[in-house]
Amino acid sequence: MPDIVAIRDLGAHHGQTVTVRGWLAGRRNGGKIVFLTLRDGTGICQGVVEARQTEAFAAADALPRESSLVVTGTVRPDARATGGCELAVESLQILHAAADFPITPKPHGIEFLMEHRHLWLRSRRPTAILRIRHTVIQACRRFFDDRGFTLIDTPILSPGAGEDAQTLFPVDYFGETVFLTQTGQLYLESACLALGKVYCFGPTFRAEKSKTRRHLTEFWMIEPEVAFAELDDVIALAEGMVCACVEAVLAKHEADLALLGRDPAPLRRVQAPFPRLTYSAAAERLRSAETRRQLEGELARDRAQLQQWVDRGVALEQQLQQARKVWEQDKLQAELHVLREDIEDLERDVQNRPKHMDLAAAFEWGKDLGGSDETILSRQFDRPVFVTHYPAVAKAFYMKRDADDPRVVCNMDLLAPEGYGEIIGGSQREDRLDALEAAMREKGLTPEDYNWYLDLRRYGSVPHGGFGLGIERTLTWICGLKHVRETIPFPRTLGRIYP
RNA sequence: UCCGACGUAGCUCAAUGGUAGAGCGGGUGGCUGUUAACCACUAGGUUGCAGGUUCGAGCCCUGCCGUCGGAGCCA
Repeated sequence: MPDIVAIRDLGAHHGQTVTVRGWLAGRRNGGKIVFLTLRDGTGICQGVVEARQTEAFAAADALPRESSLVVTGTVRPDARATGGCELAVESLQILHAAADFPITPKPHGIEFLMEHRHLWLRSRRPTAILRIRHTVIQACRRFFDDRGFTLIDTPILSPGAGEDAQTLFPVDYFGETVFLTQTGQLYLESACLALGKVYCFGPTFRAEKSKTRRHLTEFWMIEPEVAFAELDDVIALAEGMVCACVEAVLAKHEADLALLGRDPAPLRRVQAPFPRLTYSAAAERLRSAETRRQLEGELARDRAQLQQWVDRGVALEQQLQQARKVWEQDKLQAELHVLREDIEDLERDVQNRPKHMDLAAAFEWGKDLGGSDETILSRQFDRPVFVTHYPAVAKAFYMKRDADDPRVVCNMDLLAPEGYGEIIGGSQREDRLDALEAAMREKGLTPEDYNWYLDLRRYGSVPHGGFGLGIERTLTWICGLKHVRETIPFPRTLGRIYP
C-alpha cells in the first residue's frame, strides 16, 4: 500500500507511487486521456489518467465534479500542470459519485452562493479566507498566551441589562427574558482581578437592523483585560497584537492573498508605532481647510477614475461583441461584471462624498465619530491609527474619566487604513466606585442592577483596562474584501439564517 | 425603520408593448496534454405572487413577497 500523501507535500515525492484522498474539483476529457483536478484541503493538483489504465480510465471518464475519491499514481514533474507536478494515475477508487454539483466553474451571483454556502466553502476563495481566519485567530491567541494571559470563557447568556436592549437578541430563559451577549467585558473585568491578565474569545450578538457590508448579527470578538494597566498600556497591547496578526498572515499566506487579489504592500507598512490622535485633534482635523482640500483632490481623482472605468466598460463591450471563443467571452463578461460593480460602488461613493465633506467640516465636539468621519481620518494615514479621549457623553459608562479633562474618557478606537474603519474599541475602566455610580446615573442606568460589577470596585479595585477586536472586520481589512460576510464560515445577517 | 436597484431555464444573463433566447451546467457522441478545454447533437420555461391598463404584457400601473445595496447605528 503506497503512502497517503497530502497534495501540499506532493513535490517532495517525485518519482514515487503515492495515494491521494480527496475530491474531484474539475475534469477535462480528451479522447483517450482524462485530466482530473484533485483537491484534498491542503492543495490542488492535476491527475492524469490515460486510456491504457483501463479500469481507472473507465472510472474517471464521466466522474461528476465533487465526487470523493482515492487515487494512486506516480508523482512526476510537469511544467504544464499547475503546481509544477502531476499524478500519473494508476488506480482510482470512487468513494462517492456526486450528483450534479450546483456550483459550477462559471460565475454565480451572491444570492445563489449564500444559499449554497455549505458547498461554496469548497471553492478556492472561501478556503483561502478561512485559512487566513485561522491564522489571525491563532496569532491573537498566541500573542496573549506568550504574554502570560489566561483564557477566560465568558457567558453567552446574560441577564437583562437596562442598556440598549433594542440591539440585543432576547432569549426565553425558563420564563425570564435574558439576552445573547454583546461583550464579555464586565465578566472579564472580574476575572482580571483574579488572574491579572486575561482574555476571552467568543461569539457576540447584535440585533441591529443593519444591512450593510460591514454588519453581521453574529460575529467573533477577542477581548483582553489587564490589571494595573492604564490607557497607554492598552494601546501598546492593541498595537502589538495587530502587528502580530498582520505579520503572521504575511508570513504564511502569500499565495492566499494573491488568490484574493490583495496587494500585500499596505500590509507590510503595518509597523508600530501607529499614529495617535486625540478625539479633539481628530475633530480639528476633520474641520480643517487642509482636510477639505485633500478631500476635494480625492474627489476629483475619483471622478476621473470613474470616467476611466466607464470608458473601459465601453471598450470591453465592444471586445465582447467581437469575441468568438466562449472562453474569451467568459473572461470579458467576468471583467465587465466586476467593472460594473466597481463603477456602481464608486458612483455611490462619489455621490455621497460632498455630504461627508460637509459633515466633516461641520463636525461638532461631543458627537461620536460617524462612519464617514472614520473613513476620512483613516485615509490620511498609511497604517492603522488610534483615536483617543472621546467625550464621555458619547461613550459607555465604564470608561475612566480623564484626570486632566473631565469632559473626556481614557479610551481608544483603532481605525484600519484604506477606508476600512474601526476594528478595535477599548478603554481604561473607571476604577473608582463613586465615579462609576455617577456615570451610570448620568446614562440613566440603575447602579443596583450592576451590583456584582460594582463589587469589583469595593474589593481591591485597581487601574485596569482592555479592548475588543472584531475578528471579521479585521479579516475584511487584511484580506482586502468588500464584504464582511465572506470572513465567517456561515454568516448571520439581517434576513439570512440559512444554511 | 427609511431610500434605491433587482426578480426570465439548475446557474449567469439577453429579449422597441407583437412567435421567450444564448452561454454554462445536465444528457448523447467525438478528440492523448487539458488548464473556466474544445467540436457536434439534445432535453430543459405558469418570466416571484395577485390584480389592473391594452387587440396584445417578461416589458406599463398598483399591492404583496423575496434578494441585494445604501442611510442611520455599530465591531
